[in-house]
Amino acid sequence: MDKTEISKGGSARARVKDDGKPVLLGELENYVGFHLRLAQSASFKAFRRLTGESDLRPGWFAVLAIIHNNPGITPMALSRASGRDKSTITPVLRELLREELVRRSANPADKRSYALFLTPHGEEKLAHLAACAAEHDRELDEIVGDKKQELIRLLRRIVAVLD
Amino acid sequence: MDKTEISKGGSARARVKDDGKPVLLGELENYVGFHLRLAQSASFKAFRRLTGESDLRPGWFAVLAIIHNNPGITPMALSRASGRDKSTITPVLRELLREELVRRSANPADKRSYALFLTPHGEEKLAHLAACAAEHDRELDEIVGDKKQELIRLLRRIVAVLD
DNA sequence: TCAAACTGGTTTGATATAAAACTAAGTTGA
DNA sequence: TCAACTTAGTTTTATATCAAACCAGTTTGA
Repeated sequence: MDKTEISKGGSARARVKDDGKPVLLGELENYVGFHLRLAQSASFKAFRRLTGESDLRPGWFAVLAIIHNNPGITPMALSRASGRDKSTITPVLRELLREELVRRSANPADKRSYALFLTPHGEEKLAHLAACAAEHDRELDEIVGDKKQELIRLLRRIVAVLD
Repeated sequence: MDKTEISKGGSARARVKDDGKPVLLGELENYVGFHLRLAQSASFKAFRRLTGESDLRPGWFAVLAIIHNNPGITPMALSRASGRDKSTITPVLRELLREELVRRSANPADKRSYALFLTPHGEEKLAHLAACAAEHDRELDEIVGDKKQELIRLLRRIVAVLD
């Protein structure tokens, strides 16, 4: 640490916040965006705890599930549906193709693009991830209780309006 | 031109999903975690649209606001309060110190740690960011309407239980 | 019909993040 | 008292992500 930058504040009333003490969040307390980030991060970490053991990355789940539900989908449509930039999808697909969880077939009608499908191996992996996701969602269900549909409705509206 | 109905010649009925067509999300549709990620991402992008013009990074806002509300807070407590790993806080603080938005003073009682404060310049920047945040939150308010407190309550519970 | 505009996908560059290893300082208990 | 443990902060390493630049193929309109 560069101690020279630390001012010797004789300020006797400089109170160092410590562990157990509640930290004041001020306006932050009422900002939806702030709590959205915290909740997303907590949910993501919890999901990773469930899948972390196997060779399955959390980012794969949405991609595999969407391809499963939309055989023949293109990378662009997949990018939009999964809410990730197209340039983020490229390396994910490269890995999924390399692991032979996904296959692609040329689209003669548009040579720039191609159609995506799960391989049988991919369907298996998806089944495993879906089990983790279901487990994870059960945890979330218990937390949000009967407000789940309302919560999802609100989140969906946020996406629809802001995105 | 509606290309979506174009299915490739001969081969099976591989259907290429395209633009306007709804993509089937299947189980994903009812997963809180999935919608949390989409909403967080949309909210973050919207916030960045508001701050992007100036030299203010979105990640700074929570940090500056928390220091403002808790003068003398330590990096560790800040890390916990802002929901980011301590190793993520280090470079943020380095930058804020470099820009002289934040100053730190040694804590004689524990030489490992130090106390953080906003400089007058930091208070100014925070005011600007707070204006963006308030603007952003107004957008969110309109979207969630009178369900805001309920939404925040649910998000907070997700964090409390899962984190 | 063909040049210009557009679109799907990849590459590159920048930022944000966490986890683990590490250093230095503080705490504890026999 | 001092060795073992714990904690605060930094560094290193690995991902995830987006945006912009780019390329190749497609569509448009004069």
